[in-house]
Order: sequence, then structure tokens, then C-alpha cells
Amino acid sequence: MYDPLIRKLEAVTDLSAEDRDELRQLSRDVREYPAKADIISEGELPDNVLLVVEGWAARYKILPNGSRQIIGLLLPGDFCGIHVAILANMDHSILALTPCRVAHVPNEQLSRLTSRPSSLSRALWRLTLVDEAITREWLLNVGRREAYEAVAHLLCELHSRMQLIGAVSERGDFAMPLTQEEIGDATALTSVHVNRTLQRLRKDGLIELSHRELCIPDVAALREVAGFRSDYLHCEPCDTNQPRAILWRTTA
Amino acid sequence: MYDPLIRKLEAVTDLSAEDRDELRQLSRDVREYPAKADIISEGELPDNVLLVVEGWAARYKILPNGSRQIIGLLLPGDFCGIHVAILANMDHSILALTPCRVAHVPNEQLSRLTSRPSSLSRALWRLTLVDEAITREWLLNVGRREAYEAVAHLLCELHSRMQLIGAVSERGDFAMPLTQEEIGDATALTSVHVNRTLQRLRKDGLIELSHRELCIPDVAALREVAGFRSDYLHCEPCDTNQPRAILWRTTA
DNA sequence: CGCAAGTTTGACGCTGCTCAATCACTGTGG
DNA sequence: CCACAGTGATTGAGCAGCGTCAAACTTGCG
Repeated sequence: MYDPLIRKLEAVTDLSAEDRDELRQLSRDVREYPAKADIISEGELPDNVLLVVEGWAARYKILPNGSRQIIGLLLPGDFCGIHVAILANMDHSILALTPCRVAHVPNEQLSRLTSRPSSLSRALWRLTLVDEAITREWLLNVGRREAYEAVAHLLCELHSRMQLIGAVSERGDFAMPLTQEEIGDATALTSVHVNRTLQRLRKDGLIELSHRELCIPDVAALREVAGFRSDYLHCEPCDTNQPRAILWRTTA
Repeated sequence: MYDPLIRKLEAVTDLSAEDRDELRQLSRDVREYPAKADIISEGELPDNVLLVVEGWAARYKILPNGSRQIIGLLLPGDFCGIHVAILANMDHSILALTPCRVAHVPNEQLSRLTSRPSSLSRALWRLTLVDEAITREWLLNVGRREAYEAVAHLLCELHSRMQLIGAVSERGDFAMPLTQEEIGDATALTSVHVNRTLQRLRKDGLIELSHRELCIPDVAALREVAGFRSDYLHCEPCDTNQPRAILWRTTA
């Protein structure tokens, strides 16, 4: 069975059969959400960690003036909040962009995996690091990149993340269900401007996008215009021979 | 002795004498950085957790085109990276904006505090939550708020954070060492436009800013124009009677 | 006193927004 | 099988917020 989380973790670490088993156990309580449904709403106090099993979701906030900012995208295999969301009320909402299947993971179950020294634990912690790095990169997108580069950068990010979970075909195309309005809310542009920007990217031969399918014929070229450097996603295997993080070790 | 971290934690939780002692022990290895010095540079692999004891610092990234985005401000009592930065290379740099005193905390020492169930551990975890919430709020600032509101919002945030560590006088003013260029790099504006925006805020009687001293005569008014809602900073004490987070508990 | 860093001001232009209409696609019910 | 509606994509015209460039001014400091 295809499991995006396992794929993602195996890209950076070796998993034992038991590890894989424990990870699969996380998805015991899977619930369905239709597109456009809120999975968690601002102010809620979630009592489960959520794991997207299938579909795309988005963290977002609404301003008093009505404009929406998407502050992160959740793809299959992504946790939302992994642990910290448990400490306090949500300060933002999470919305299903497509029909979603979301696993509700009891906190205890996940903490069993994250609170012991193991390569699995290390790999799971690394996921939160990547989430934060993505948010920081979005700040650059929204703040300092022009529309053309920003949209390109977002698409590069999605390409990398989809590739990580094995969702990119050999021809280099993948399902990209975002509407232009949603791309706009992620990059702080209007859908109108996103439209013109996408057209320019198409005209320049950098992307082929239609019917929710995105193909990037020359990834290097798109990354070049986007100024995309994949290292912030930490896709490459880490040096497990040198365990520098000892978050879990309680005795020095 | 004035300790910003202890003050910050005491705002949301009760600390025992031992807790305070352990926290003070974190600052055994304090190093000095002059203004404009990099405290950590992108690509480094820090082997200590850093804790700002005195002074202001900034996380930032530089784009190929040369523009800089400040992705977070570190005030006294703030950790940088608290734990996650240890897992991999830094994807951004940290710069001393003023002369800084920074404690270098061995990972083991901090993990001793964070890996056991206690109100102190809970409070420390909460700090990382707040850091992330701040980054998300900055996304709104940079992406969806107009310059006038964005600058106002940043100043509101700084006011709240300085108040938390007891650095705001009774008259409501505090040291705000950012230059207009730095404010610009934080809000994704140019220093020229920041200048005009600050003038407008001054003219509207919302702020008094000169000589690195900021006074907000009517906090509610400034928050109003900024659309500032302090809850994302989680300043209010949490309900310790209902310990919902059991990150540390390994047996269910 | 004189330099460096930061602030202020003005003129001008570009990127991206607004408003609004039209087109395309898909699923629905008659 | 087709008219219709709803959602999203596309296009155009006009405009405004903010950037750029450049110069003058102010302040802190050695």
C-alpha cells in the first residue's frame, strides 16, 4: 500500500519493518473531509494530531478586511502541528482544498514515537523543522520576490514535496489541484495577477499547467528563475553516523 | 537580577525556586556580539542552543538579487531555534542588531528541562509555539496588510513582547533600536516607505518614536488600526489544571 | 570638527490591484 | 440530449501603493 509518510521518511532515513508498522498504525482513525470543509478552525483546541493521508489542505488566516492568506499547504504525509498545536488553541484554521482523508492520531501514540532516541524519532522531528523552514521561505516569497519568481518558487516547492512522496510521474508531471485564487492566497497575489503570471511562465516554456496537472519540463530552468534552492526542504539523507541531536537524551 | 526568560515564563506559569535556578544555569556561557555581527550564519551546524540575554537580534535571509528579508526578531529571553536548529544546518542567518549578550546552552542541558513532564517543560515548549505563531503572523503582515497597518502591527508585537519581559516603562515607552531600514526588511518595505509610514503614524498620534525610544500613547488605538490581536502570543496564563499536552509521557 | 549612519523629502514610474465583463468547463435536472 | 448554473480561467482598462533614484539634512561619535 502506498503510504506518503513512509515514503517521505525513507527519503532521509532507513526504517525498520517495525518502524513502518508503527507508522502505519498512526492511520487507524482516518476521517474524510469534503473539499472546502474546515478540518480545524481557529480557536479550537485539537486533541489529536492530524496526519493528511490523502488530498491537499491549507492552513490559512483571514484578515478583518476579508482577505485570506494561506500560510502553508499540507500534502499527503504531512502532519499538521505534529505536537505543538496541542499546547494551545489554534491561531489559524485548516481547510481541505480537495476531498481529504485525514488520520486522527492520539497524542500519546505519536509521543511514543518521538520521545525515544531512534532514527525514526529523529526523522519525525526533522519534519517539523522542514515545516518551519517552508514557512520562512514563504516569507521571502511573499515579501521579497516578484510575482513571477514567487509563483515559480511555489511550484518548485510543490514539485519537490510531491516528488518526495512519490507523486511525480517519470515525465515530471503531477497533480496540482490549486486554483489560481488559491495560488494567489498563498503568494499574496490576486487571482487575476496569478493568471497573467502563469501565462507568462507558460509562454516562457517553464511550465505546462492545465486541468489540475502540472508539468515542469525543465526543473533546473524553473528553479533558476525562482531562485529555488531545495536544501531548505532537507530532502537529502542526513548524516546518521553523527547524531548531533539529543533532544531525547535526558542524562548527559 | 533581571532575567527576561524567567519573566516571560512567569507570565504564563508558576516557577519553583528550583525552576528559576535551573533557568539561570542556562546562562553560564554568555558571549558578547557587537552590533552587525552574525551570531550564526546560514549553513552552519550549531552545536549549542542560543539564548539571547541582552540586546536585539534578527533572523534573516538574503535573496540572489540582494534584498534582505528579516524573518524574525529575537529579543532578550528568546531562544533561537530552541531545539530544532540542532537537527540540521541553518537555513538562515542570525544577526546582532544591537550589541548582544548571548548564552550558549549545551543541548543536553536544555533537553533535561524539556524532556520531563513539568510545568516548566510545558512552558518552554510553549515558547516554540509562540515563535511559530509569530512567523505566521508576519506572513500576514508582509502579504496582506498595507504598509500602514503592517508597521503598526509590528510595533504592537514588539510592545507586547517587550512588556512580557518587563521592558516597558509605566508611561508605555520602551527601547526600540530598529532602524527604518530594518523595519523595512521585516515588513518587506523600503526604508523610504517606512519613513513616510512612520510619519503618518506619528501625525495620527498613534506613536511617538525618536532616539530609539518608542512610546505608544494609546495601545488600543494602535492595535485597532493594525488589526492586532495579542492572543497569538499566548501571553495569558494557560490552564495548568488541564494538562492536555503529554509530549513527554511515553506510556499512555 | 568631520565623518558615518540614519532620516527626510521630492519626482517619477512600475508592479500588481480593482472592477468588470466574457469565456470555458463540468455537473445537474428536465 | 440539451439548457442551465456554478466555478474557475481569461482579458482589458484604469489606477494606486510602493519602489527607485537622488539629494539634503540630522545625529551620534571618535
